[in-house]
Amino acid sequence: MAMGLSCSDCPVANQAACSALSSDERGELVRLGRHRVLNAGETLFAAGDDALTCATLISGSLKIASFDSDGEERIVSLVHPAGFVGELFAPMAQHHIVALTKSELCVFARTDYQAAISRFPALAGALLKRTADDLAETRALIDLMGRRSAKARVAGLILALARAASHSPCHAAQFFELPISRAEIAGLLGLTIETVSRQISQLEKARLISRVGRRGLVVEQPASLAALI
Amino acid sequence: MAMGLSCSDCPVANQAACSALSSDERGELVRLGRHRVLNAGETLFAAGDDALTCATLISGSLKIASFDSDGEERIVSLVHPAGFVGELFAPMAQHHIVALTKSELCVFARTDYQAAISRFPALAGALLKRTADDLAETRALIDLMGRRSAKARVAGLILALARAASHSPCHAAQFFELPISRAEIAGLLGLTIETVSRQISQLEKARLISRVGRRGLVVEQPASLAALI
DNA sequence: ATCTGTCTTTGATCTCGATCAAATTTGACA
DNA sequence: TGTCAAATTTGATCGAGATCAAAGACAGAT
Repeated sequence: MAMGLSCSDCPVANQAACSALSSDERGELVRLGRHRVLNAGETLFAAGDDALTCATLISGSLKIASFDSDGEERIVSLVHPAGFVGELFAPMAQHHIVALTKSELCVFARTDYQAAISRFPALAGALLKRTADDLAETRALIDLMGRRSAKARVAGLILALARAASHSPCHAAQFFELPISRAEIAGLLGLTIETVSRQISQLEKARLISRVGRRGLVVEQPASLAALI
Repeated sequence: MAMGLSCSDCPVANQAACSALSSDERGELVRLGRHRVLNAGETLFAAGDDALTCATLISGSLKIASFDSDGEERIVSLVHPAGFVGELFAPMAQHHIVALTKSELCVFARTDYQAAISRFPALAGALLKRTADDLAETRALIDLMGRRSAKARVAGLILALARAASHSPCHAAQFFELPISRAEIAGLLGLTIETVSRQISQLEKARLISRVGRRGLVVEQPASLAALI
């Protein structure tokens, strides 16, 4: 047990890329990593930084984002536990990695992780699957952003977030907490805060959803919501 | 030399994922694949199809796209030679794969390719790099689509396509041919054909670009174009 | 060369979402 | 519970892009 890092009580030990390793191999890998906690709003690394580290998310959630010339935040992805962040191949980070909530990570030096990939073929395969899944999710976001109407985009995102919250890929959670603010929803969808707020209000007026506090949401009519997309 | 498939004269033998293999290993892989030619507009496979095959693009270009409920085509990615298409993990294809120009592919049964990945660690690593690159490119497209103004999106896409055409990542080609129609540009950017056309006309009027025929384009002022993004 | 169908450009109008502005709600902390 | 700053909602107006419509340009076939 090096540096206080242990896999035995890791909540994502069976889902993260490292779960493809034998316990011996994992033991070797864990000796290279270190545990790190980020508070909400803290940055793991910023766009333009040398790509020196990568990490597996253990708990909490992250956003992968950049800022365009006029200062608007553009979010390209949300990261959930067992997700992997960091550039293994590009020389520098393309995006900021910021914690949305208090988050635990398993951080590695990029060179160490690359070496581990070469040494442990199963790790390469697991990371390939994870990256392919990320790619599919990112393409789904493009599908969403390409929709012309603000209503379709917001409805689609609500369903996607509900699905993510329920941890079951098919059925949307009845009630769930939005992991992101209105500003972040706007940044994800290419809309303004005001438009997002209005669309949510209209969806509530139409009884497709209900609001519970600032972040809580109940999906009342998933089918009608899906029909808007 | 099985089924007329040979790597010795393959134009992407040094860039595709299979280039990471030794010639012996590649010999084994090539025996599993078959050569296929698609004419412009032909479909390799469609969204919803069982994910039974995958392929490396040898020459030509492909689009990865879907159609939303109102029949609009949404393009999530363009594929260039040495690119890889097909779902290795998901049970079914999420998108249509369509040839933009006459294209040559090296097609594999998904199960064969999966087996090859397990057998040849270097292939997993190479495919991981390729997938990570695809992910970065897809995120760049999200950055582009998130821009509010149509002018910024069109300018950004022109620069990206010019860069892709020149095969050098940094300098944009002076002259190049757009690989896609106005309708496809609109589908990529979430705009209408008319808006795309108007933006291109305005960029020409402002002397930032010139048009040569229907598809030809000269980037006259790359810096000014980049400043619009 | 001419025809023909498709792709592209251009024009006129209208709508949805951005912008500017202000009121209201929420939840953290005293 | 009361206070306060920040997040969210709501309102009014404006403009960029969608939509409807038609003209023009290009490539392939005859």
